[in-house]
Amino acid sequence: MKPAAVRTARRRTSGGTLPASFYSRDTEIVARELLGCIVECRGPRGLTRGRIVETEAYLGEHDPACHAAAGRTKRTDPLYGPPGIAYVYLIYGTHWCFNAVTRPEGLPSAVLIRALEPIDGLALMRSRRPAAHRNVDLASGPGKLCAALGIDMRHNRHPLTRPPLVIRRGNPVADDAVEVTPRIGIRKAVDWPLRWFVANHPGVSRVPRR
DNA sequence: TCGAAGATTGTCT
DNA sequence: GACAATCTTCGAG
Repeated sequence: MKPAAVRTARRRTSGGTLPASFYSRDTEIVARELLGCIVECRGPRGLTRGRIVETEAYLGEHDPACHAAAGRTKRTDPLYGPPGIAYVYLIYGTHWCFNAVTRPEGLPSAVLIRALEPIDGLALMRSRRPAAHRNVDLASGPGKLCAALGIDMRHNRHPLTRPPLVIRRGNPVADDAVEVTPRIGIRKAVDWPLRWFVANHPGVSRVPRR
């Protein structure tokens, strides 16, 4: 039994940090279980925190939509690193995307964090995302959440078990509140059901195009 | 060295 | 719904 002070402290920090072993499992399981967890990023301007409401799985070299399908390159190298590190890259020259690397080392797969429900540091997020008209729009997309939390190339390869960028346990999302659909914005493997999100949550990004 | 593509977003019509 | 912004990466020549 842990001392009450420790239990209270853990509650205050929205749950303990997810260990590296959490990520060392099937990417699809990690993507599902990351729903409800808390992403926390500390920077010189303060702390920002959000609850994960949408994820996508990218399964490795056999997944045509995964960056690793092109093999190991300078860009995709973090995917081949240990599970539990961040893979951050620039898309369209304008937006950062944030992934958590999964599975045992050497298997290049990851979970893209697509959307967060803002929890803490909303004023700071708003200053970084002046285009967002509602709080729920501050992090409702992969590029948006990186901007809101201040995630960029500096966090590439960063272990998600240590500040300034960590993922903590949150409140688990029940199965009947989770929807699974094909991934968004890709041109290959467009029918693979590898996107998980909290049903009817206003913070999830776009619905799939048809 | 050059050109094309890209896991997006915001603005304009 | 269409389209521009903006830059890194990679393949082709």
